Amino acid sequence: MSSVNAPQDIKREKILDASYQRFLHYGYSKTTMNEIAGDLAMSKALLYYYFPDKSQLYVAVMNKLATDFINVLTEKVAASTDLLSAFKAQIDNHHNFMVTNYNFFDFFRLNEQNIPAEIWEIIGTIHQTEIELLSDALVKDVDAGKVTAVEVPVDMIDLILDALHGVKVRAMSHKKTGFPLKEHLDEIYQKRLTLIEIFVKGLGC
Amino acid sequence: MSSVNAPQDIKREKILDASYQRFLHYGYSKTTMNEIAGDLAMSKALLYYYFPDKSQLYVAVMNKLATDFINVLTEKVAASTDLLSAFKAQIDNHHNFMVTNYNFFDFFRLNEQNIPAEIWEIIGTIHQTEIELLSDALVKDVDAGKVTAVEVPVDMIDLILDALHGVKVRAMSHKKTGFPLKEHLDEIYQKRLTLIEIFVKGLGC
DNA sequence: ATTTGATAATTTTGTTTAAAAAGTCAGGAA
DNA sequence: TTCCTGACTTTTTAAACAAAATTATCAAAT
Repeated sequence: MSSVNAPQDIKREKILDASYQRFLHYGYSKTTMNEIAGDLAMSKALLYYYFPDKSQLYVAVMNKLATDFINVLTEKVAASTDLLSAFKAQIDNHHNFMVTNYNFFDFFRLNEQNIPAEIWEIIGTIHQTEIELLSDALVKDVDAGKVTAVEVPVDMIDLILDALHGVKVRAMSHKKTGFPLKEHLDEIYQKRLTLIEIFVKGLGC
Repeated sequence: MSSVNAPQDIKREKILDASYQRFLHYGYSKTTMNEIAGDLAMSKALLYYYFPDKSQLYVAVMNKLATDFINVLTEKVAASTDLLSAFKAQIDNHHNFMVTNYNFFDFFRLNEQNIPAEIWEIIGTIHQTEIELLSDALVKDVDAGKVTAVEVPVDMIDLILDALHGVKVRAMSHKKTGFPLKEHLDEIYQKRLTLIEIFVKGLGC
């Protein structure tokens, strides 16, 4: 196998880093390929040597973020002793991720519809991972007799994540997209923590 | 006070009925004032005698729907014996309302942003009513010793409604607006019923 | 107080055009 | 052969304008 430290991979990483900074600061549509190339003191054409097009470059950056996200989440959930703390770790991790990378997701606000399939795959993978980690934690608690048996743990976790994800802020400024505003993230975070406690309690014996 | 059966009110009602049919069948943007007037065999100008503009006509129709909605909900919740059945009545009523009037809400899908303030007021009133009815049911269950005491019942209900409202369908067709697709309404309905059972159980002693 | 035909004002839709950005390619350098 | 670029072409975006559709108004009639 080729080393991950091969020169072309190094350069690829540099491109991803520079792109991430631009996307994070200015958003997808306000970032041009010329600017990214300029930041790296290379020609725009070279970007197209490494990536087929702009959207795939964005996808690659997102993939990197997702990998980090999943790694940190796995680590945190593994360190959890019970279902409740596993959920709290998930909520915490998600909140952290959103706050840190908020502007990066301009892409979603502006495009809204017709997001490339690759993006949905990444989101699907993240979601799948969350379900696996949390349903493991659920099964453990069931086995330990902490919560009542659940027919299909995976479905149960899916449902709860769905409910948690749906928590929004009842704001007067109902303008704009369904994407939460940055100033609401903390409130949503708190609400989710409150909710999950009730939820897990509801699962208890 | 003037009778609700005064001739001008009768005509007003006829206009509202005809408008509702048009809006329900074709949606807001595909309904013209000429068509509504045509249905009623009256001049378009007369519509403007009764309503200041098209959006206020839509609001008036919606107001009528909302009044019905609230009345039925109040009735159903009053007939409930405990918190769980009260919630089920709410979920049921909401689902019914959405299925029946689905196309009427094209307005929301198309306008998406900048919905007139009056609409938000109506939605706010509905939500307020739901909170009042359900928090009453909650307090009753607390008093009956069925569930543990809650600090601020109204906030608790608000939070739960928020979570229930957030339930969506994890579909491949992530296209289009955040407004649920008609073919997903039943699935959402079932999920909410499952969720609320866990929730109320979580509140229990 | 109600109603309308005629008309005014606004919004939507479509077209054109210029600029900006995305994307391509033949060929040079390592 | 892999990496890289300048110059080029194609596509997208934005502004300006006109035509058509629709909303909204109003003087006059009932």
